[in-house]
Amino acid sequence: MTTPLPLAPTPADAAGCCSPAGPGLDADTATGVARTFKALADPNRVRLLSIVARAEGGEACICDLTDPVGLSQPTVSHHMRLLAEAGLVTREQRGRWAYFAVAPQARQLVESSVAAVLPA
Amino acid sequence: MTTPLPLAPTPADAAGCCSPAGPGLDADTATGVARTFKALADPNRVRLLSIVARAEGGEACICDLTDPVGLSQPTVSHHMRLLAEAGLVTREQRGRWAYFAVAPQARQLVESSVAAVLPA
DNA sequence: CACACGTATTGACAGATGTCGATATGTGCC
DNA sequence: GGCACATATCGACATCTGTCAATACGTGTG
Repeated sequence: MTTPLPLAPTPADAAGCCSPAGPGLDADTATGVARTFKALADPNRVRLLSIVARAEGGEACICDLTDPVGLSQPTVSHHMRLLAEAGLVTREQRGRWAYFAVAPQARQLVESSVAAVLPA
Repeated sequence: MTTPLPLAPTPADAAGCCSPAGPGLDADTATGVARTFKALADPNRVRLLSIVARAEGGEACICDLTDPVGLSQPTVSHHMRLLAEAGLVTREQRGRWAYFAVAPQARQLVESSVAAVLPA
């Protein structure tokens, strides 16, 4: 519970084991960071995102994504939804097709998540 | 199934939808990348890693980790095992205690995973 | 307007994952 | 050797996750 650690900074505690170890990230921040990484924690989502990132014009629609990953259309739709909810891709309905592109803040989102866990 | 239309194979296909979209990352690479992110896809693991990263001396033992995250000792041990298997932390048995530290290649591991998905 | 087509949603299911209590393993101390 | 302690493993359980077939929803086209 965030233990404001008014405890004695000194003594034998550290001697018995190791140092008291600061609180690290708070639960909320950690949840947010984990949410971003969770979106990238599936091989097929990684592939899908990489395809979109490399796509000509920077965007791709579902119909172009199913074949490369070898998944059913609903499954690909599901994965893209997760990527979109994580803020990693954007979805734009244009005519009959839904075009996905890497979100502008995607890179920064991931980088800041990394920085939160592993500060320089 | 790419709809075996006997129609003209060449032209309207690309015109109808978007570009064919390159293959993106291969399955093996994507699996590796996802493995790294999967280790970071749990809030408690994120917290644990951040605690170790910020720990005095750069290392912490299980006994110092259970309290901050509020999990049982077996659960913390389990999470640290996963982080270690992912190559993000190292484990060193010293006396009765097991000291965990951020692995030297941890940052590079994560960074290269990011770069694999989202090339600059 | 009806139809074809691209995409999203639903329902169902197997497998993975996070968690704990109980217990085993290993290590230093008396 | 025996005991106390720190950590790891095991067994069990609830929940989450990835997947597909079936189906619903929009949208342009005839």
